[in-house]
Amino acid sequence: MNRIPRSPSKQLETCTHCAARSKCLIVKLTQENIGKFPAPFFHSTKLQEGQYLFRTGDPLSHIYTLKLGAIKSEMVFQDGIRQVTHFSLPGEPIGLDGMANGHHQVDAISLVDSQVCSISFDSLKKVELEFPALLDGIKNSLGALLNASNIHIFNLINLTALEKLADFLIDYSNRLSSVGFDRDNFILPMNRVDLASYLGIKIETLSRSITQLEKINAIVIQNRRIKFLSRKPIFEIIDPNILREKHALKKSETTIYTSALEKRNQ
Amino acid sequence: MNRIPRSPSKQLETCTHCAARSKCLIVKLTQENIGKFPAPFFHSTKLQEGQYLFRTGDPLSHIYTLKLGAIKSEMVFQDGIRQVTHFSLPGEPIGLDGMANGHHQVDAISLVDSQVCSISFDSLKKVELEFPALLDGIKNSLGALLNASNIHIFNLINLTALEKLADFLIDYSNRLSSVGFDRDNFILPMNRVDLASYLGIKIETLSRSITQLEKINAIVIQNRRIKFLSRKPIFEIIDPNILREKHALKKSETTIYTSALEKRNQ
DNA sequence: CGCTTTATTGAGAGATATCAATACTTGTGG
DNA sequence: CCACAAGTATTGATATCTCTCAATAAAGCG
Repeated sequence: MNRIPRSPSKQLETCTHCAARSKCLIVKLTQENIGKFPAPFFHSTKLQEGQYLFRTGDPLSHIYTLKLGAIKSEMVFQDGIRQVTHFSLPGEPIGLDGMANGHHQVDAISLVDSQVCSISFDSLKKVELEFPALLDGIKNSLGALLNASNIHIFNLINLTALEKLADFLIDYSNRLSSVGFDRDNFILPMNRVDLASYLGIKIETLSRSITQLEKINAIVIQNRRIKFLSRKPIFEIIDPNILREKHALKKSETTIYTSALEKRNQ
Repeated sequence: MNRIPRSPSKQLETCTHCAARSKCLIVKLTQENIGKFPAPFFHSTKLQEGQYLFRTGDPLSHIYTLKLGAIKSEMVFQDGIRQVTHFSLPGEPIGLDGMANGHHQVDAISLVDSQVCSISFDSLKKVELEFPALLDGIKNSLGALLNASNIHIFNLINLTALEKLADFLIDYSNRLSSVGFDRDNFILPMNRVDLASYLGIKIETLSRSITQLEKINAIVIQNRRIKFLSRKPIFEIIDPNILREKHALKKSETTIYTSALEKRNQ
């Protein structure tokens, strides 16, 4: 990893003009404070497609914000089974999985040529008490990741393959547009294996779900390029009201099972 | 919620003798520092079975450590579908899901009569800069929850119903014994509906899996009481080597699919 | 003890996985 | 620039697991 030291003013300029700033850890810092950081504080790093940002077990040396590109996080087990747990897009923090014990718990691998902004964990430790807004940024990001994980758990359990794909595409498209990209026409950075792993389905099932979305004229997909033709049929697939009908029996069942306690304490 | 103000010395005594201390947020604080906290800092609260500690959308007013009992966290969706995402045991932090945006993202409901230790978020804000060890505790806990979530995701995707149950029982038993309870004979705090929700299976499937574990003489279960007869057959169910054989094809497939990139960058 | 709630068991349906064949893509060397 | 091979993606037929529906049994509570 090549580190490019920057002077404070350069630092300020870099951050001010960074497209990812609105979602970066430093979002709550004033411009003035950003300028105050010691010179070699943020490092900009380029990653080639397929390159590792860090590996499972590596000590937590930096935390990162993705500036450009896409990075997958995957857990690796002793027997080589891998599980994709997250896809990061520009503006999103990477490396916070190391917070628990100082060692990374996942592999972070660049899916395309990417650019990350890295903050040395040591320097962070030194200045975090001086700039509480930085700390808030970290805590918020950790909390957001945790909540995203919980949503993912819900989707894995409660959605069908088609619903998972529909939900993923809408979510992905929204995240893209929130950092200024076209939400109706984009190229997925990951292959089918990674996407299927993330969605908890097999690649063949993913393929069939993609074909289904094409048949209802929701999207056109050629390889990794996605074009939305109409969001309406997709929203119908993931519409909570329709999902509820599907789960109607389950819901009443749950209600019966828990009604006693709820009545008692409400 | 009734709050019991305590004098500093009382506070110190309480924490020193707390069984959950080794896993509490204050674990890294010296005894001396614990004694320094302003008087009404930690509050001890009792929760009846079925009582809510907080609800989705509530502002993050406190963060908690469970002292005694068990609490479930579940996401609630507009249509009433609920998804259990976590079971907390003594010593474990609760409420950190509110860190992302200051509002809780889950319901926290006591499964049995419980006792929690609560720290007002405002007081925390006031003293966290003075006691950085507290901050570390929060960051570590958030990180640990995130990692636990990822493991859960892996299990949901890759394990069968029987494997999920076996894994859950071993994990639960280990967590119990780490806070001093009998690991071979205990009462589950949750009903079948909650456990099935957490494991991502239906209650009928859970029931059948329980019966299977009984048939191989691994456990005896009557309602919520679990007795381990032998861990060996359970460990065989979740043995990574055996799991790998099961996933052998998948693994080689994945290897083929990603080998190009990995070779290129290693 | 009887009623309500919760848990188990059985039979059949449904969704996804698996196995197998085929098609498409990409990069390389002639 | 084409041809070929390796890698990646799609499609089809069948197997497997879990879900669903339905009935029964056990537990909790007044």
